[in-house]
Amino acid sequence: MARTTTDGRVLRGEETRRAVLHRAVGIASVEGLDALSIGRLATDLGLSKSGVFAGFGSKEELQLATVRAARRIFADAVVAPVADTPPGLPRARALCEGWLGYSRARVFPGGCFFHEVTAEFDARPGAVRDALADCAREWSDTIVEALAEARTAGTLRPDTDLGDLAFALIAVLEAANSQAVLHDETTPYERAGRLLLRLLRAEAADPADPALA
Amino acid sequence: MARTTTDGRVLRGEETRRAVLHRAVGIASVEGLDALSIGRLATDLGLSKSGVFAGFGSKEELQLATVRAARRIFADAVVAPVADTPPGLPRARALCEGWLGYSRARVFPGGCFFHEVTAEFDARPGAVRDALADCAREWSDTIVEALAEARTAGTLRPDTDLGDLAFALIAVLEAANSQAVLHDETTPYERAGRLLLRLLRAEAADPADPALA
DNA sequence: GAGATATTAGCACGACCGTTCGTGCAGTTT
DNA sequence: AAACTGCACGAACGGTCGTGCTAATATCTC
Repeated sequence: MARTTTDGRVLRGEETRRAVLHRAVGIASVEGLDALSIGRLATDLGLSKSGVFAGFGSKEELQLATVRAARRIFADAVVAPVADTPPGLPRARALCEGWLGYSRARVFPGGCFFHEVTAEFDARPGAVRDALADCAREWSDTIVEALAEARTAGTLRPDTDLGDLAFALIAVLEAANSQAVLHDETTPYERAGRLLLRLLRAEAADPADPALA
Repeated sequence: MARTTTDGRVLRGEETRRAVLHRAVGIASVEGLDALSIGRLATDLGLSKSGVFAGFGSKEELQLATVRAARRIFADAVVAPVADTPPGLPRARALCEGWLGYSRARVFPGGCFFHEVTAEFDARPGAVRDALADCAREWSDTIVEALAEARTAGTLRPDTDLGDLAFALIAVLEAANSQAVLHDETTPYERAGRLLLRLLRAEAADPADPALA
């Protein structure tokens, strides 16, 4: 009946699983999920290949676990911090700027994990793609939700197309990450910051809304 | 003196090289440049592994040749057609909408070749990344150039930041491709079409410019 | 024709891949 | 103390990878 007796064995197992996944998200954010090899993870972490394998059961399960781990890291880095920010426009803005900070800080060494990995799998049917599509929808919904709160609060114009606006915001974020990583420069982040505010102001009920100062 | 004597031997070689690259860009646009394997290309095309290998000399050279081939295809599909369109705002718009058509038509089976492959290599130093960075700059410059013509022609506001505007346009294009491929739907293209016009109108000297009808 | 040249094939190599198996060891239960 | 459970190990499996060789086969030059 859900005994939470700290079994030292399974505890140790979870520990190595965590270590493997930590390394895995790092590798995948730079080289992709295909570049994840069980042998490489094993030698990198001083484990045996079969030990790593046993912890996941298959390569695909390792990839899926890596996606889940990345999703957790992303949620902690970007979504969770805005809980303090008031709902509506301020929260929407905080989400976007938090995302830029997340990319800028290289929470994942290769920039946004999902940018790398989604591009890799978006045209390949399978469980990995489905999981990534869910993550993308989840993030998009988070933005739309904040925008919806802003609209019902009257800080966004009532005729605003929330889907279009969220799409535009996400487009700017992803482009900033992509170009910043590719050309190894920070100007894209500055462009993105300006454009973000511009897009929000264009849809704000009051263009001089202090939330968009 | 650049004799173009049609040597049947080298001609035949170029032919198979073309066939290999045609297949290669298709594979790479779906699964990435890392998924290009010489043996796979050989069996797919009914050639010998060493035959394919000999035509390129190394895996990296095959990857670079694949990028060059994709660049050519992209230029033919997107850039070349706008030669008929008058410079300035009409051409900028035509470039963007041509790009959307290129993604929509799946000129590359996995959507935009460069989206897939750039995400794969943007955090990995090397010749492939450099080549891709050049392609990205080239495309960005193409847009900026069209916008610059528009500004000097007076159809864009003189204080328009061309870099920011080009960045926003490209962001919308890439996001449309990315989401359309990932979720297998076409609404992103419609969103992108609307947003494109909106971004251009916001910077147009005359918001009712017939070029943005 | 002969001979030079360029493209392709055949074959072998060492390395790494994901996966399976049998085994040993540490912790839990009885 | 004995029986059981779960993690990690080392060795080995069949495959595929990129990359070298050497031959065979077209095509061009003379």
